[in-house]
Parts: sequence; structure tokens; C-alpha cells
Amino acid sequence: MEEMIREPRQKRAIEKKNKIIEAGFQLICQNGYYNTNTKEIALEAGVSTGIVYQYFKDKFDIFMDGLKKYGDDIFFPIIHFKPEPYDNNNFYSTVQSFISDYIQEHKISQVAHEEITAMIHSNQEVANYFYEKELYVTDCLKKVFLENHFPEEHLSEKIHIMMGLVDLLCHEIIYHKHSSINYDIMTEYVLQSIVNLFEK
Amino acid sequence: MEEMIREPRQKRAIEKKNKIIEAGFQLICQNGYYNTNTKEIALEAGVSTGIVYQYFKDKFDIFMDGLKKYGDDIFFPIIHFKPEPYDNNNFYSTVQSFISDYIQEHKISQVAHEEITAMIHSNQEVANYFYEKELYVTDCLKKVFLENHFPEEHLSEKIHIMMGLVDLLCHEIIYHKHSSINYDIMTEYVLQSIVNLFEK
Amino acid sequence: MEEMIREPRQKRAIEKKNKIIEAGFQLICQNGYYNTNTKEIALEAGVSTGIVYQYFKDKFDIFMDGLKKYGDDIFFPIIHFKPEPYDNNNFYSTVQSFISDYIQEHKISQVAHEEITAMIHSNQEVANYFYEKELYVTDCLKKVFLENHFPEEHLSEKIHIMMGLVDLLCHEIIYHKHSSINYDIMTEYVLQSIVNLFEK
Amino acid sequence: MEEMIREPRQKRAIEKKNKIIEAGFQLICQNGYYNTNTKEIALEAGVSTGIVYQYFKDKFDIFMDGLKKYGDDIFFPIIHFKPEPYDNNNFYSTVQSFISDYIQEHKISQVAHEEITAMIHSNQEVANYFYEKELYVTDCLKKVFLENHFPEEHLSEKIHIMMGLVDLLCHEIIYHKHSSINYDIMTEYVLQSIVNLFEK
DNA sequence: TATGAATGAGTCTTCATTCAT
DNA sequence: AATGAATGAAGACTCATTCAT
Repeated sequence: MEEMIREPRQKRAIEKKNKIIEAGFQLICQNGYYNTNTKEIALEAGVSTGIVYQYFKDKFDIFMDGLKKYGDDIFFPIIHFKPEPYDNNNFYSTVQSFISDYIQEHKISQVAHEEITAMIHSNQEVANYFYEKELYVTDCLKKVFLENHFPEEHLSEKIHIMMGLVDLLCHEIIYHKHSSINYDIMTEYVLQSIVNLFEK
Repeated sequence: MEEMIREPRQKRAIEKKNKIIEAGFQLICQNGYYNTNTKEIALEAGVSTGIVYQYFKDKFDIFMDGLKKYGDDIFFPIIHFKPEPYDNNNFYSTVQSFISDYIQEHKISQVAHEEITAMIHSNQEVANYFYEKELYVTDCLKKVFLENHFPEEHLSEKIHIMMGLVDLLCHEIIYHKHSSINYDIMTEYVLQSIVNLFEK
Repeated sequence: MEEMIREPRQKRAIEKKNKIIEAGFQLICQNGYYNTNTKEIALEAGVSTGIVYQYFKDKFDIFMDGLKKYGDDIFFPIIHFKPEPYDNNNFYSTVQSFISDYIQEHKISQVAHEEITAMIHSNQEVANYFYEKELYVTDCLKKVFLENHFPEEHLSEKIHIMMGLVDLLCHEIIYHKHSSINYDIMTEYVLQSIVNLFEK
Repeated sequence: MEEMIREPRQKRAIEKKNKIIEAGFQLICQNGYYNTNTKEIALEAGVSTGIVYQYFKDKFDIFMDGLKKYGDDIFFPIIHFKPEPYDNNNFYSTVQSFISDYIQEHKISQVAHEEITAMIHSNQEVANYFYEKELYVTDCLKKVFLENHFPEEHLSEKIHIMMGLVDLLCHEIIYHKHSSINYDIMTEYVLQSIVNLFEK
């Protein structure tokens, strides 16, 4: 019989579905997709195994829903980045403070970040979702930059590089702890590179 | 009795071990760690299932050995980067040509690259290995840069950022294909950023 | 507390029960007992899953009720067989035309026929029901034959064999399509055998 | 990975495979296909669950192999039917004694017979196998009849009907126990019908 | 009466690893 | 050293049936 995945209407059911997403996503992010099984997810969500398959096609579906629900906060806090108007000459410090916030965010969801990154690289569907999101975020930022009178020329490319640099830096700082690298200096260079991009 | 992992001395045995590493790593890179089983690996390597466990502790061990053996070529082609002496003012074009080589390399081992990246992000041991390697590569590059009279100041940090930028760009170009991004322009900006880093 | 199976009194309830029987029997006949689930049945019948268990003990019960309601048409069209009086010497052609009608009937409910036959052979309760029915039909036919002055001697046995032969032939024609068998000839022989039975 | 069903070469392995076929077929015939699980089969065969899937694609495969191995004895004992030469006028008694043997055979494998019949009617693959076999048996019998100088005309059709009648009769006698039927009489009529077929 | 959400035991199947030879 | 047969735990998913509302 054709699967009938029910979209819950009743409040209690919606809550239950959300519980499953939350529990599933959390466990998967914590322990990895392959190290998390449906029974555990159900247990953590406080429901029976069976009900899981009434709301989700399969385990992957749970993860995917979780990603859609929580992924933005984990991967694209940059969407909240808001530079001051171009002429204020405050870009450097705006970016600077954003980066430190970004690092804080990251630290909280460190493991999740890693597991999801793993999925992005091993599963095409996740990859596609992620890349589309990335594009969308670039566009959002572009709009904000334009509103603040940043010059339009090659703006997408600049923003894309900026996003990459921020990511690179934060990832470095949080995970690598390369002892021979001075992260304050590195931050300084990254900031400077970003500023250079938009300068003139 | 604890099974002993034998380190093969005889030539034939060594060849056999290498065959397993090659087969295992190749299959895992192609199809993913969880989609590859030991039987397949043994089959591909032309050995019996049993023998695998005489040379390797477990499946993961095979992957790890493969990573050690082939990982550098896939992840750190940058180790072969050799800038011309600082004063030649040829840095821009050296980087430029390096990047296009790098992209070629990447394209060949695209799937492997993705699968390994997934492992890096889901397995601590792989992650550790990778980060150490990254550090080592940074150091190598540092040495080369110094030999070519690049100023020592903050050199590690600069190189690290440069590596990140190159990686970022290449990954973008090979996988994302974001339609709204003009990759020539992006490349140009990345190159400029790198040059700026080392510039006086 | 023992769940009580209610026998519906109200018209609406009776209609609902009939809907379930119809839907359930139809689906089971179409897709097989084990490939049909209660949810589907309820859906097809336009009722809730829960209500099913207020009218039926279990899934099997639905099938059984369906069999009782629709089984005769599928399995015993022969009950409508009516030979002309013994002395008319028209027995051959009566049987002949009956057989062709029978085949038409069969063709319509081909799948149902197969699925039910499967149940007859795998479930004792179905088997018992079926055999009783068969006996009953034999008796009915016997009565009709007697009314038309067929000699009473061994009539039950003759009719039973006749029923078997008709079934055999029709099943052959509809399902087997054995290429080396000429079905017109086979029909002719079967007809002759039947006529012989009642002859003299 | 593409399933690799091993065809066992070594004697012990072949024995094991046979054990599984025997155990599986027996259990399925006894309790029904859907009431028999792999664990039981493995247990009965004295092997582990895993090994089952090294020799068989799935549960159905086990059944099918069993059917091929044991099915003939259960369904087509008639293949051993050997009439005396046509002119001996001994056909009646040959058939008679064959039928009583046939009934003995059937009684032994009564349940198996029923379960397999169920499968024939609910599974296309089983049905196909069965029908091909039936055709083959018809051909074999035809050959034997010809060797004994039975007239060739419409021989296939006659034999087919004979097979059907024998089956019909035996099935009646073994399972139905219709109290109003005198089976000796019925047998007599069936025998006579068969003789008539080949007469003249 | 009726709903449909919830249960959870049960099933097939896979596969890393071990073991008899 | 080598084989490949064997193990059996574990996991994803289904579905008849019950229950809270």
C-alpha cells in the first residue's frame, strides 16, 4: 500500500511530530546518523517506534526535517548579519563583532555542526538542500548590503567570499586549535581581507 | 587470546596488505564508508574475507590506512605549491596557475574528496589525523615561503588563510555551481585577497 | 473487559458494516490477504480504523463475511444450472451453453477466484465453509435434477463429478493457456464425459 | 552491493543448503508461508539466521527451491503412471490401482499439498512453475501412452482430463469427507469416465 | 458510536567479525 | 598464512489491534 504519511492537524499530534524531529535531530547530531536508531529516537521523543513512521517516511526524513527546522541557526547565523550604511566606515567593527557572536553560536552546536557537515558531504539530497540555502542566504545578504548602499558591482561574489572566510575562521578557531597559529592575528587578517573586498 | 594484528614482512604479504588498502579505500571513497562492506573489499582486493582481519583491526582501520597512504594527494596538493622568490613580483600568477592545477586534481577525485570530508566531520580520529596533517602542510609551506624570502611575520597565519581561500574557491567551483555567481570574478577576488595578504 | 462485537441494528450502521465487508473483500481478492491491511480497508470503506473492530473480531472476520456474501457468485455459479427434463435429450447443449456462461463469469472475477482459492487451501475455517457450501450446492442441483426426472441413482456422485469437470475445464481455459492443448477438443471431451455420466 | 548468492561447492555446504531447504519447505508447508519466519527455519535447520541469506535470496527463494525439490512427489505422482499396452484391456484396473496408490501418497503430504496449492493461487511465480511442470508431465505421460500403442488422436487433451479427474477424485476423498457422497461409487464413475476417454 | 493517534511485538535482512579447516 | 563458511546481534520498518477523546 502506498505510504500514507500523515501531516498532523491536531495540536497534540503536531507537538508529537516536533518532539520526534527534535529528538531525532539532536541524537543524530550528537552521535551520528548511522549510530542513531529509530528505537532510540522514539524513546527520546517519548513515543512508540510505530508512530515515527506515521509522520516520517524513514529515518532520513526525520533528519531532513530537523535540518530544515534547526539547520539555519546552526549553519547560517550570518543571515542576521547587518552592516551599517556603506559610508559610516564602520564595516570593520560590524564584521568584527559579528564574528565573535558567530563563534559563540558555533560553540554551542559544535557537534551538530560536524555531523551535519558530514551528511552534506555524503548525501546528495542534504548537499542540494544546503547549497540552495547557501544561495538563498547570499541573496538575502546582498539585499541588505544594497539597502545600505554598498556598490552593486560583483556583490554576490564578494559576499560569497566573505561568508567563506568567516566560516573558515570560525571553524579554525573552534575546532582546530592549531597551536602554531595565533588566532587573534589570523582574525585580524581575515577581517582585513573582508574589508578589502568591499573597499573603495 | 587477543588476536594479533600481524605486520607483514614478506613481500607477498605486503603486497596483499596494500591491495586491501587500495581496494578498501577506493570503494569507501566511491560509495561511502557505510555502503561498503568487508566482503566487497576482500573481493575487490582478490583476497579472502578472513585475511583482512589478520592485517587490520577492523574496517575503519583499512580506511585509516588508505587515508594515510592516499589522503595527501587528494587533500593537500597545495604541499607542492612553490612560490617564486618574493621580489620577483610573480606571486599573483604563481597562485593563479596553482589554483587551476588544484581544480584539475580535485575534479579527478571529486567523490573521494566528498566522502573523506564526511568522515573528517563524523569521526574524531579522522579529524585529528587531518588537522595534524594540515598543520604539517602549513609548516612545509612556511619553510618554502621563507626560503623564497617571504617576510616571516605572521607567515603561518597568512598561509593558513591562503590555504582556506584556495580550498573555498575550488570547492565552490567544482561542486556548487551556484548560477548567480560568476566564478571568474570570484577567482579574481580570491587571488587578489591572497596577494594582499602577503603584500607589504 | 472483553470487547463486544456489536451487531448493528440501525440502518446507517448496517450500511457501514456492509461497506467494510465490500471494501475489505474486494481489496483482499485483488491484492491478497497478506497484502491488504486494515487501514486500507477502512480508507476504502470510508470509515475510521477503529470502527472496524467494533463490527469485526479481526481482519480475517472481514474476509469471512465477504466470502459469505459474495463467494457464491464467484465459486458456485453452477447453482443456477438448470437442465431441461431428462427426456428432452437436450442435456448436451444445456451443459454446453452453461459452460460458456461459466467461463465468462470466471473471467470477470479471475483474481478474486485465485485469491480465495489460496485462502481455501491455507485456512481451515475457509476450507470448511467452502466444503459445506459445495455440499449444499450439490444438494440443490440434485433437487433440480430430480425435478427434471433424472434418475436418482448415484445422483449426488454424478453431480459432484460434473461440477469437478466443469471447474477443471474452466480453470484450464482461463488460466493455464497450455499451448499444446486444444481447448475446443478438450471441451468436447469434457462435455461428452458429463453426458456419459447421466446417460442411459 | 549486488547480492552474491553462493552456490556451495563443498559437500558440507551442500548438505547445509539442503538442510535449509528441507527445514524451510517443511515448516512452510506445515504452518503456511506467512506463519513461518526465517529464524524458525534456521533453528530447525540447525544453522544461524545469517547463513540462510548466503544461500538464498530470500524466504521465498527457500520455498521455491523446496518446491522444485519435493514438489513433484507431492503434486505429480501421476508421472509414474504406466498403463499396460492398449490391447491388453487392462486399462481399468491399472488406473484403479494407480488411484489407490495416489491417495496413499497424498495422505502423507496432506498439509503440504494444501499450503502449496495456496501458494500456486496467490503467487504468480509459483503458478508459472506449476503450470510448466503440469505441461511437462502431460508430455511425459503422452510419450508413455504412445509407447503402449494408445491412439495418438487428441491424446494430450485426454490425458489432461484424466489427470484432472484423478486429482479431483483424490482431493475429494482426502479432504472433503462430504458425508452424502459415497466415495466408492464416485471412484467407480471417475474410473469409468477415464476409461471412456481412451476407449474405442 | 466514531475517530485516528498510538502501540510495540514481530519480520526480514545485513554485515562486521570469528572460527574451523 | 589463508580460506570462506558461519555467527548472531542489530536495525529499519510494518501492521493488527487498542485507547484516549
